[in-house]
Amino acid sequence: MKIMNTAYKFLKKKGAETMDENIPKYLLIVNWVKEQLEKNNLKPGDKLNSENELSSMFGVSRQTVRHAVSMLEQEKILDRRRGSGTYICEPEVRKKSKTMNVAVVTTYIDDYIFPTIIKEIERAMSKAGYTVQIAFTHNHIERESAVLQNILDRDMVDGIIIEPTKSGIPKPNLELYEEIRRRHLPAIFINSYYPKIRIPHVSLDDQAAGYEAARYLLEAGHEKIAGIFKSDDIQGHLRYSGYTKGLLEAGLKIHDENVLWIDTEDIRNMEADRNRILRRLEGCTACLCYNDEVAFEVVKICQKEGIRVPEDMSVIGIDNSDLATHCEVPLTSIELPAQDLGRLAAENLIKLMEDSSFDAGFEFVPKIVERNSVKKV
Amino acid sequence: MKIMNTAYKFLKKKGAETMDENIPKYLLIVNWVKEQLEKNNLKPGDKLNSENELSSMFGVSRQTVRHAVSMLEQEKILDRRRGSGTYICEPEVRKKSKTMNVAVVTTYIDDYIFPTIIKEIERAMSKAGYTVQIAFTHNHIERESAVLQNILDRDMVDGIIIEPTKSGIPKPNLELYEEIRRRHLPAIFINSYYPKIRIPHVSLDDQAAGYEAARYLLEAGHEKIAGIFKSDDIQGHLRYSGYTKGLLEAGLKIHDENVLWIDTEDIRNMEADRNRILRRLEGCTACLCYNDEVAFEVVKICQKEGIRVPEDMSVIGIDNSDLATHCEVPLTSIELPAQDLGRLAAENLIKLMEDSSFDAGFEFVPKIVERNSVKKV
DNA sequence: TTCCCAAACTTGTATGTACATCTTTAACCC
DNA sequence: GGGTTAAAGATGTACATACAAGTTTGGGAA
Repeated sequence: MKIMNTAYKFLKKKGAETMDENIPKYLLIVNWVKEQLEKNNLKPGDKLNSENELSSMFGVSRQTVRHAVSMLEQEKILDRRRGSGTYICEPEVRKKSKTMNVAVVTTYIDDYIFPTIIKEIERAMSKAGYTVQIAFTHNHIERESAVLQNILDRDMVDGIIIEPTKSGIPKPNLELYEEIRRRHLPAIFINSYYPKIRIPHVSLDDQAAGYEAARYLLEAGHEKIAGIFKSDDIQGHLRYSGYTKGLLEAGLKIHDENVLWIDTEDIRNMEADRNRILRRLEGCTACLCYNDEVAFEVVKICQKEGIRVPEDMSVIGIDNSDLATHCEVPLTSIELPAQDLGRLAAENLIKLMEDSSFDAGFEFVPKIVERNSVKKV
Repeated sequence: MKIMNTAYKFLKKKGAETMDENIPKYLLIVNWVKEQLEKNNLKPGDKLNSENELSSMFGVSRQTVRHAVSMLEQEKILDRRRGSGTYICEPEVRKKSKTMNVAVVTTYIDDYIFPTIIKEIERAMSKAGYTVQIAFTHNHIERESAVLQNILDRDMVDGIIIEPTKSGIPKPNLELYEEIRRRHLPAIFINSYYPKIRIPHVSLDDQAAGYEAARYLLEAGHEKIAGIFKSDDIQGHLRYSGYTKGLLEAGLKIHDENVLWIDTEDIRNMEADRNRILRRLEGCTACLCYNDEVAFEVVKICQKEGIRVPEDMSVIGIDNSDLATHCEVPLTSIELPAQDLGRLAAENLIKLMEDSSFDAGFEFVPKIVERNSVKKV
């Protein structure tokens, strides 16, 4: 049976948690210091007891204390200053001394507005001395989990800009977002966001965008307005809610048979869904599309069917992307200021990293961009 | 005067470089081990002399040896195994324990083929467990310098994929590329490259691309073929050289008045240069364009001028980007397989990082994609 | 030959001492 | 009050010793 010596007695008195008598004395001291830090008995900048004091406190030799302290110094928890004393490192030095690296996680990159957003983020970040690390989820939940887990595991970034994947449907991995918050890792959502999670977002005011698009069609004299929305992200829900708000305000009813919900997979091959789409457009004079990509496809489908745009069918998109100008019938659209969005997301994240109390949230007010895809009746 | 003790004598005998008698003994041992490593007297996996041996070799106490060895252990140079001995770490563990991070430096991101390239790089890299850090030069030499300098300074990546900026004009900062080579930092050029610098490249065979485009026009019966090329990157030079090769082989002469050289800035606003462009096209029935972006603009300018494409003027592009299909007159073009290029660049860099002797270079054979912008006479 | 075990050797933990070197502080002088 | 200086006290280097605990190895038993 081992004799319980002074060091153990001391720890017992102080109420140490781990009382395995087989762990070496120097580790006991290491753990003791870490405990004091957690309990806030020691704060950054504080001076630790001198080696001789610790040595007599714990009833161990000064060499053993030195062993412990040198371990803690390696972990950047303590800072030894010759002649002066041993101090607790400042947290920014202690934690990870800032990597000056931020992660950007988006669903896509080759989709129309993403290159611009990413370009602006990179521009603003590199201007401020940060490097940008990217990852794409391809709008797959498992990918997003893997990417976020990887970022959290590696712990190499000072902040994150995330475009949530499939924000419109219930997700099993909200847990990871919570973990980001728990770690106080500065983060900003772009485009989508989760109302339940307290992470600020920079995005278009999507409800207002849907509303403005509806108002524009209504003011152009349309009354039978179809809508095509994306079901698996929250922008789709919000834009739909703006669409209904506009119609209801104008005293019109919402006809479910004129509303089509599609998801990420559907958008990839809308041509295949042409009959389903045409059915929903039946009897309508206008169609409010989730975005320009959808509008672009709707125009193509209509034209192949002999439905002229805008003479027989008015089409409006949202996002005001290049596609809107490249389309054979230039598309009237709602502007999503991708440049400003990227820049603001980056700038706000930078502020957030410097001052965690900064309110980094922002929503852009939608503006209509008129082109030739809507007929005024 | 200090007495020269055994440790110093030992080092003198062994021909140590630094003989400052004021540096502590444990540091002498640290330096000695590092020297042995540089001189290849010690190789990864080798067993170091035991602590007692070193202690008597240097004439110091075992504690002092332990101090030195523990420093080297911290630096991940040595690996202590209790009961067995102390060993030299394997290089991959020793060097920097791999950051599993690669840098991708391109000129643009929002230009047509870049999103695809970057997407594929990210896809392949993340599949292999790497994270991707991006930076854009906007085709500005100073930006490129700053970006590369930053990457080298931070030393946080295992490899680099670079699209050289303005590869067609003499550059002051080739020095940085040399530095990359000197550090044995795995790197791959994409799109452009410098023949003088021994860094492998993955790109289209641009000379062959120019040649194929010229052959296609020649076989379609054209003889007066104008050319518009980019002067500030090497692809422009190579594509031009393929163009001349094709014409000369067909027994035609190169008419300088039908060749237009433009640069990055010109491409931004080609509309402003319309008269200059139209002058070069005068008397020609076809125009070989540096890329689809240029071809797209040429088609627009021609149409505004009442020159029909392809009836009055055949136009051929290179890259086979989305623009080629979005153009009002779908463009015949030469395929640059952006997906394969990104994937191959990533995969080859991964191999290169694992085996520095791997030949990572690759050039794609150009293939023609026929659409409606060339008339067969 | 194969297996087991103890001896020999290795690193790990711990103590004690001594002196060097740097910083802080307080007493001192002007 | 301000500058100087020496003492006190902190960490840094270095030595010697002892025992603990894990690995390797070779000799002896089966």
